Amino acid sequence: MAKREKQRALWPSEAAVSDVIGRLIEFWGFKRNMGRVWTVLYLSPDPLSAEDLRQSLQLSSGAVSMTLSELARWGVVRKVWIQGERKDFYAAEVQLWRMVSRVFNERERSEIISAIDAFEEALRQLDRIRKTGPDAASRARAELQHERISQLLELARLGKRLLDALVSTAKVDAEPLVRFLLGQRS
Amino acid sequence: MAKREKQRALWPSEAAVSDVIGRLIEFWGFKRNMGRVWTVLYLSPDPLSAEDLRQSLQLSSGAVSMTLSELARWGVVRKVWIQGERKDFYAAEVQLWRMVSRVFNERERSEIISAIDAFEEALRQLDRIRKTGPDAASRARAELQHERISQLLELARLGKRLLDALVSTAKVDAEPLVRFLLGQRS
DNA sequence: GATAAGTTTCAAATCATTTTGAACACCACG
DNA sequence: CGTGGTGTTCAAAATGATTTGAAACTTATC
Repeated sequence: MAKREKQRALWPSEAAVSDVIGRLIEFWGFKRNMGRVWTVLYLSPDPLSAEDLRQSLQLSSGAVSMTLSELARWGVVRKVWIQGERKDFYAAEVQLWRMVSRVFNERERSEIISAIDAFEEALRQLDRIRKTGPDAASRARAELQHERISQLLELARLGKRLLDALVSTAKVDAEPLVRFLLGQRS
Repeated sequence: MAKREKQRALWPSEAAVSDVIGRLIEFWGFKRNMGRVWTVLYLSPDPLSAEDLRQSLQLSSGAVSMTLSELARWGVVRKVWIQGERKDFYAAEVQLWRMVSRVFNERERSEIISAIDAFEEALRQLDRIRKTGPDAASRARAELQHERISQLLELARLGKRLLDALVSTAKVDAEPLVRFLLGQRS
């Protein structure tokens, strides 16, 4: 059976979009290649093999493999079985909102939670100093810091709630609700 | 006149909080030291000199200078004049919400806008192919990509609106409104 | 079980970012 | 001016992240 024709070069628009998304995603804290690979898959009418991706994006096989498995871990790309092919094929998650909210959630949650914990711990310590500190100056300082860290804590909690809102929103099904929220002011 | 006593070591709670914020901010795309320096200033009862910061955080003078000017560019730290002192002193912006929304805005806006532009350009290109492409396969491919990129564009615009909402919210004064938005679902 | 296609792993190399520290610039004061 | 304290700059060094490529591994097929 004839090898399926593989797409060697990306269209200019594909290249441009993958690059932009690569940058966006990088700037957002992921690896650029994750964005580029995902985009190529997202724009492909059918699943692609690691080799296809290697060629389209000029990556080493190792890089492709690692990028794909990372993307899979984030649940934004999945393996697809194709009849009669030995290679693995990959397809992008196309439900953008669901994808974004899932990643957002995983990604921020642990950071935010550990920040919240640290703030709470610091507040406890300061509370002790505030009451039983060695001198008035220390106690005043503790007082002020307690106040300020409380603000940080409040902000962090706000962030966490925002996150939670995004996630539950995405579960339900999303966009409409977000639109509604934003609709008020744009 | 006696040199003012300078605080050499941070309290454990200060160190912990600056570290957490440093990590948060780094992970968020800034330099860790920006977070650490800002935090130390934020928790200080009065403005600190570059030298104070150098000592508290064990940085080189160059690093302190660069970090401070970067923070100043983001408008999250400001120079303060102190009577009879030759050094410059620095204080942190303490209005958290305002600060966050300003930075958010500056930071994301250009990225998002350039993404939106790129998507629009790609859509124009694909539209041509869709209509006058060399063969049916290309035209179908263009069709699909047009569709998908439209989704991306929509998402990007949603993001932009969200940003705009945050910013105008912050101008008015903030928290209450955000709370209201979130209140619905947390 | 031998072979070959495909995939993964990982140490080394490359590339990018951040930090250092010494040189320079500035400026207030004598 | 000249001096001393401070601030800034920037090339070089350190650190950190990413990528490579070749070897090891896995699996399907004969």
